[in-house]
Amino acid sequence: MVDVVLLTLISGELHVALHKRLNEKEPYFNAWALPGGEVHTQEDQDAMDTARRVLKQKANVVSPYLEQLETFTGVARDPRGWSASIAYYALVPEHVAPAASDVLIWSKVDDVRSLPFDHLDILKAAATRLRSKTSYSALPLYLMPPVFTLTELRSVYEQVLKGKLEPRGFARRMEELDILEETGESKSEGGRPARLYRAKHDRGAAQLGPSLVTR
Amino acid sequence: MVDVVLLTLISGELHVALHKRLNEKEPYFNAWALPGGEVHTQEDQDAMDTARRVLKQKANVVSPYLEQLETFTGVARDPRGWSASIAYYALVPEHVAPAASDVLIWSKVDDVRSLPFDHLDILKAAATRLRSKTSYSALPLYLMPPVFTLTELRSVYEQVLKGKLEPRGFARRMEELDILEETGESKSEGGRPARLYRAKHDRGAAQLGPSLVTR
DNA sequence: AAAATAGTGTCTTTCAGACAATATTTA
DNA sequence: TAAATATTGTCTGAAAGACACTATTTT
Repeated sequence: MVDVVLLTLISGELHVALHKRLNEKEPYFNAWALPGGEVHTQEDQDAMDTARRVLKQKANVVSPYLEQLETFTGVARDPRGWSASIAYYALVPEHVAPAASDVLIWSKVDDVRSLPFDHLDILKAAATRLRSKTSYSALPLYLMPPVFTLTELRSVYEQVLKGKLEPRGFARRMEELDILEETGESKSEGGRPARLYRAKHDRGAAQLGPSLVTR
Repeated sequence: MVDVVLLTLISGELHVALHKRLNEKEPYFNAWALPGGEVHTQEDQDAMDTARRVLKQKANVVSPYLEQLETFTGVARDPRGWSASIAYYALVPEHVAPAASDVLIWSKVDDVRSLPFDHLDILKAAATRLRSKTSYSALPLYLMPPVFTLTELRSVYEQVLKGKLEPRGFARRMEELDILEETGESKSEGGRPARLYRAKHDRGAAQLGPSLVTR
């Protein structure tokens, strides 16, 4: 089957979407788990299509970023016996994230203590991958609203990386990456107004050396 | 199913093991392909166990390094219809690599032009992963014989990365990584004898910043 | 001694880290 | 004008790159 770790940033903190196991019977009936589903070989060209369909059906969202994470297998992960789950992770900006409902909740990634099956391992793997890629790429752009200030982008990086970044170094690096475009607008937060940016279209592709993080 | 990219370095060049499809019927009967097999849920605890078993049965080797690569899925990859393959890659030193036989051959990775199914994609993904990890880790140690000189190790890095490395910088980096141990011995190649090293036991774990490659 | 290969010293350049200085707002 | 926030300048130190120099063999 395919499981999807859907991540977004809600008021500055990384959250994961959990879906209620209603259609699925035992085990873990009614528990909150990662949204997932079986491959429909008739409609899904490949497993990424399955992930897209799961996202659409269980979270009603079309994610701008979706990447295969890892495949989790074994006898131990499901009480019913040997199983395999091809895990994907998706990043969506807050304004695109579906609202919580009776079958969908958003949990702070760092607060999730236990999940059915090995879903906690899957979640941790997704968070680790996101953090790792964030340190040398522009991946967090997929978590941003359409326009944003450099300070806002920097604080998203800081959230994901769990550490402070030098404003100077961060600005330099974003400039090198050349993935931001000024809108011409600016917005004030009680001091000098900050310029507003939008992501260029080839955003996620951009990568650079490491060390966004202060040692 | 599980497919394994088994890599080794034969006289300085990266080679991949291909296995003859005899047991498998159509399609591609008798063709050379990546060794693979179905999961045996009774004997395999997880898919990595399957990969180990495939390596043992089809190449008669126990690999010191084995890592999940990616899962390849879809309708397009097998003429018989939708399928999934959890791909792994393994690194073995030349002295451990099984000899070629009527069901096993070693091909230069860069010379392989076509393979059954999407095995060429899988091979390319493995080579890319190896190259990428080599640029910031000690992964190539898994390709080395029990003892080796710094120059030999450097030339393995150069082979994998397809580029020259500065001897000075390379020596400095290996020192920082602190994964080599002098044997006390040395060996001469017609000039000053080179000190012999062996890998410390926590070898593959070591990682460092990028830029082993000269820009 | 010359040739070959290994190993080290060190200068230069680049870049990250730190932080100060300047700029542009609102209160 | 003071306070707040954004943005840029620039000093410093560490590490990468380049390359010459020293060391230890064989022929």
